Amino acid sequence: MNSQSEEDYLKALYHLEMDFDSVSTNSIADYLDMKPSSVTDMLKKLAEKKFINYQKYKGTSLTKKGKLIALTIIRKHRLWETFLVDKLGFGWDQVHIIAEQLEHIKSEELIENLDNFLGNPKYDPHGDPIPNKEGEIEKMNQKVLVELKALQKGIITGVKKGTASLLNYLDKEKVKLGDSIKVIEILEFDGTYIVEINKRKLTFSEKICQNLLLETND
Amino acid sequence: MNSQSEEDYLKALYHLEMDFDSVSTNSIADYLDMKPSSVTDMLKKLAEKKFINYQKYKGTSLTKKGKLIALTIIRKHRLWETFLVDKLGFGWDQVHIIAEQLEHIKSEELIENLDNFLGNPKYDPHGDPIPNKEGEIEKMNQKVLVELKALQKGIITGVKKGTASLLNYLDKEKVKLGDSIKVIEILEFDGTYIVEINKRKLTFSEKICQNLLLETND
DNA sequence: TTATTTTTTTAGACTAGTCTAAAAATTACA
DNA sequence: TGTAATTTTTAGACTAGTCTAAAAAAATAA
Repeated sequence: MNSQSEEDYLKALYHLEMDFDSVSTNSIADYLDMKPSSVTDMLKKLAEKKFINYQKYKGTSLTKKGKLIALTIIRKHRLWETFLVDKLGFGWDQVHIIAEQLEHIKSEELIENLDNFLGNPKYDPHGDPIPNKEGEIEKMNQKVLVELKALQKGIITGVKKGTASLLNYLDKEKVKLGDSIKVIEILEFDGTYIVEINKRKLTFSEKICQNLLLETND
Repeated sequence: MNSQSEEDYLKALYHLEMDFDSVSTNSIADYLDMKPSSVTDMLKKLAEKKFINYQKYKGTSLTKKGKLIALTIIRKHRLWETFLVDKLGFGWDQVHIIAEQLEHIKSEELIENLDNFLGNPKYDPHGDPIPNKEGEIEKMNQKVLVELKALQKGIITGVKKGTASLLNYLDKEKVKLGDSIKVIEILEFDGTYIVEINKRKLTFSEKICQNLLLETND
């Protein structure tokens, strides 16, 4: 059984590997708000357990084993977030801190039952994909709306970081994460998009299109 | 903020105070499966924080402050158990271990939302009363069925420890915790009880009557 | 290429929570 | 009541996870 702290490190490693290719001791320390010396200690421990590939002074990366653990934590995190929003009525921006605690609860059965109770959701309230119990996560073919041409389709999965207000706007327009979107027309003049969501035509400014994240199937 | 360990001790103290009047170091150690020396250490710490009244070599007891914390942990424990059984379909006998973890999640809002989501239940799946958010718990006027005389009434709240099979039997007979029960007749010959539950007459052996817990209103 | 800066690791210390072994206090009983 | 048994506490050690300060390695730049 892994400690909460170990799980936090593995999860951090996973997220950092997404964004940057090699993961440095300092970047982990920044991410987790710890001192680099503490990180070094933990890296040794995780390497011992074969969760990471680690060589002094070189960066580090998750092994298959480590990645699987990271993904099961992320699965738990995202399922709990979904529960908090869908069932308990929390706002999508309030759930992260609570899910950080819930993700460490140890019970496979709990998570499988929760998954079923929620209707086996594919995306969490922020639009991030939920790994399945084998630790497989949809390789997001993530695009921004502005990359689509007329008549192309996608599924709305989220908004870029730091554009919380866009999510609020979508809420008001009754646009939900997971909704399909189809580009009807792009105005050449100012880049405005006319799109169809739930059989309703909507008009999105270029700025919105630059921040609205989609999943496509190409 | 109190540590998980502190919370476990306070909860143990609460339960032990229910059953026995004075709580000894050894009894806590037994209950928590720890060594008495570890308990002494923690008692000092809890006394420091004014959660317990503690004097070397004398027993210990919860202060008002300590009792309130114990009751909020118990509230969380019982609400989570209710969630696990009612919503996730766990059996009543599977949920304790999981709730032991969930009860330490720190978020008042989470618990209030959960309480509402569950419909503000008064009893958990084992029939134990759930404290309210002020830490008030129903003073159970707990009786065993065998204490009732003909025509007296009560509410079924649980079974005695170690009689899990009785709960299974009740399940099969479609008798649920929270159901009202009325004694129709007691056979002098062998102490068999004829009772009415949900407008159905049932016959309970003396052994059943000795293990079925009720709440009455006298 | 050498010197300087930055990054990473090591060494040693601290805290919380546990343990074992021994000492001290209390309780039981002959 | 005095001795033996039991209970409780103390003293000291250990682990996990963190920290600070200093040393070592790697990267950068003059």
